[in-house]
Amino acid sequence: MDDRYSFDGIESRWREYWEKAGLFEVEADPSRPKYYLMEMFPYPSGKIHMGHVRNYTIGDVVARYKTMRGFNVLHPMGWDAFGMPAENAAIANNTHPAKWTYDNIATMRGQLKRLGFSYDWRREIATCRPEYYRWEQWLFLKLLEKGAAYRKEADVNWCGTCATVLANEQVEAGLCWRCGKEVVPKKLEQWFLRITDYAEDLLQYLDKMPGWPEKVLTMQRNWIGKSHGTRIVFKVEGKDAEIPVFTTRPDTLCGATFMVLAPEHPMVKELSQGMGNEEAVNAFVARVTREEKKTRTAEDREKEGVFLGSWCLNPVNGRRMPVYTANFALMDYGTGAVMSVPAHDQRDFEFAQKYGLPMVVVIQPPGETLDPATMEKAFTDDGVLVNSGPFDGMGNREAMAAITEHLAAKGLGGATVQYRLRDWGISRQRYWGAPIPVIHCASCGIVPVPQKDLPVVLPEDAALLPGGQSPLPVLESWVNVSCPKCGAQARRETDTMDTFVESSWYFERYCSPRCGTAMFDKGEVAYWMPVDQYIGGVEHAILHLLYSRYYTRVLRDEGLLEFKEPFTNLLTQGMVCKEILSCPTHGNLFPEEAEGKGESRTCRKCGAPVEAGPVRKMSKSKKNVVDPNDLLDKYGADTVRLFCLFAAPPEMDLEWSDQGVEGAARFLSRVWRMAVRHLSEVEGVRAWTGAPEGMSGPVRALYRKCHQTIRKVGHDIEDRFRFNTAISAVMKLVNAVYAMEKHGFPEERDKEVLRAVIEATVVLLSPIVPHFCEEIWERLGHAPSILQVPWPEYREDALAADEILVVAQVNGKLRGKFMAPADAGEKELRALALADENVRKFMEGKTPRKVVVVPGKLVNVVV
RNA sequence: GGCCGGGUGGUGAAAUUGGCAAACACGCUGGGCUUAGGACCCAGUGUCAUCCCCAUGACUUGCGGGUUCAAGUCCCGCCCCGGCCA
Repeated sequence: MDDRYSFDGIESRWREYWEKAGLFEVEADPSRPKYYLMEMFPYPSGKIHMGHVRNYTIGDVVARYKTMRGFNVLHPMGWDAFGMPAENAAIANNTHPAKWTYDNIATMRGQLKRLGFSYDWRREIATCRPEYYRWEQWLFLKLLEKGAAYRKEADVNWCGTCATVLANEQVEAGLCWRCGKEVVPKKLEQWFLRITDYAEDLLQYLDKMPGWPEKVLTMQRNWIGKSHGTRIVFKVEGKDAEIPVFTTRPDTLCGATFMVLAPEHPMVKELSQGMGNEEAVNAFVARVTREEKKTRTAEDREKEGVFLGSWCLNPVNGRRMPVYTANFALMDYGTGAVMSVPAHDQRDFEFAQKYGLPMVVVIQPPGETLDPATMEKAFTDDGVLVNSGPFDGMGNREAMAAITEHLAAKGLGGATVQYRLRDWGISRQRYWGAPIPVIHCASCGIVPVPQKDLPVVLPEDAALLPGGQSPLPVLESWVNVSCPKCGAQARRETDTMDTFVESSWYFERYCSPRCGTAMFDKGEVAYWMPVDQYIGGVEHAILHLLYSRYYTRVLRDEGLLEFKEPFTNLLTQGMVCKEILSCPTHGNLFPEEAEGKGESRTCRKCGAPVEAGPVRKMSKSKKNVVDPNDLLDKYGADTVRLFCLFAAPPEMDLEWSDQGVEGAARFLSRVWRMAVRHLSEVEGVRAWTGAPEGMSGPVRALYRKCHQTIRKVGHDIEDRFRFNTAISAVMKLVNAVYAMEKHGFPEERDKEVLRAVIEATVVLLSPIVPHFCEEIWERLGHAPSILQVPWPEYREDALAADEILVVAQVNGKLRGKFMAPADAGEKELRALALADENVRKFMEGKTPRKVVVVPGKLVNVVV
């Protein structure tokens, strides 16, 4: 038999076997414990990239491991198949988004199969299929009926030159990605889902999700952004109008000297009209609203504003406050109006300085007296109230409550809670998405498409428009319909849904992927859901995961399922990175554009020395990608899987190393040789699974190591997802067998132990390198599949050793090591340590002041 | 600015509970096998110092303090990198 493992033939053979045997096909079975393992499904962008390989390898190991542990494991795969790249590619390559998408799916499915992942392919879904999105439309109509889906005006990115709406990703530094012209906000009627109704519940449950990384929970908490504050109503002078504000600092109310409205605030017009400064206000609003929010509110951004000409009144002291509009106020924070307290807020301070507005100190820090004339920045810490009439002398924390109560009593506000979370805008003015199932009728208004007419099928034959805008509004045959209510000529909604809608319920669809009568079968979902382990990139920590949590609540309220949280445990894996090669004149280089090796590489184009740059996430533009296909051709699936798991723990970034891959291949060869070399020796021998009896010293030690490895690998996979250390433990076991070569395995019991070690190695590695292990398992004389072998248990008695190594320290420094009986007591260990030659030397004849004994580990002598 | 991660050899990384820092691997060096080796097997490999060798010692987990018999691990302050929120 070949000395070196050759994956050719072997891998494809086992894949065919698995497929034929239907090994990964599962059905709900209430008599067995279920385990639902899912990885984030990919966008079918063309080819699988290393990030996918890593993500899905991690998942596959867990799926196979859990199967061997006796669980009924659901492990599905599908395609997040709607989205803009399909449109871009279609325009660029003159194809059609549907064809492009389905072609990509075929390619990528082939790649995933080649990697040997244990998916139940019968459950594959593609979200762009009408059978899928028709249920999304169904739910949308339910939400519309309840008022949980609604329409309102909101900004979109508008490119005037291309006359089209742009997605956020199509706006690059405020410019259109196609024509490079300026992008401006434009108001459009759009569809929203009332996720804010669930803000509190979504927040509360974050405390009850121990299976999620703290990092993700924090990000979601921040995103929901609950803040307690006070609503304060300011009356406008001389008008029957009020300006409500939200503030987290009601204690500073008496220091409010002016008011600032966001440029988008509806009252800007009203309060400036005919007040003398109207033109300047209009010009300012027009200019500022065109800017991106981020740049507008950046800390170092110059604060700018214009006086509207109106005044409002401070509800406590009656002070006349000029009303401004300014760039740093945002319409989507609070009420869009800010009571400005320049002495105690840095932005207000800067604004007041610039426009010469008055400043009143209302909070004095203890032991200091602030003077507005000499302050260099706002004072934002705690202190005692001054200049605040009845509240003077109060601590500011106390004053927050007092002032809030005072306002509530006068009917001018009160305590309130504010969330940063906004309703979910799901309208996309794009073509390649799920149509929103409503019809616009001139006389009936917005009319839902009747359920019997679902799905509203996206016309897959629509010709794309060169500018990139959606062809739907001009596709007359599709857009023109008769109103379901009155029968008059009407038009279809041409917005499609955000693709996050599809990904918010696909995990439920997997449970009954072909269900034709509902979104999913209730019984199937009740058995399989929630997902026990979800694995994916941390870049989805907020949106996808939050929307999925929201959607699950919606489905629960519809009575379709009975839980709130879809994902019990979440693992967020790190990125796959590689160093960037660059040439001073030719920029980033592909590895094949560099000549030579190591430090002395030169650019093939100009001969300049190549700089090995920083290690960054693999991306085409940085030319530091590795194509999984090339790796599969050269090394096979198992080596690639092994390397991905060995190079770093899952949640950490993985740095790609060609030499590391070689190392992984070498290890498999080493295991292969270990197995085949001893094949005849262990033929017909039964693996020893009993107590460690009748073994010579080295064999006894090998048997111990075998059981240590079983314990470690199980623990590392089960409790920590630490595949790198699990693999390292198996490597040690294999090394131990090689170290036994001189000793050999002459006795019958030796052979039984050897067989036990070889079998353990193969079984323990089988979730990681399944093709390889199936092959050896069969050659050992077992019937396939190794997936059906129960995960091994370790024996306590095999782990026990007679003697253990104990460390001796003097004053905390390592001075000696000695062997001691495993059950040696404190006294015995102490005596052994004090007898150690080197220990005595470092004691320098002194008597120990104290001796610390940690049984089974160490003795520390303090002198 | 606030919060959350992270900083360990030439490299990727280990280190259950505070108990031998650097497991395992890559790379490198030497040896074996060999017509040959970029295959394979064995050995060595944190830094510095002393030393012919065997060795021995000192130092070492971003920096500075602290707690402890004992700190990569716990506490305080600081620097740097990444993320999220302002």
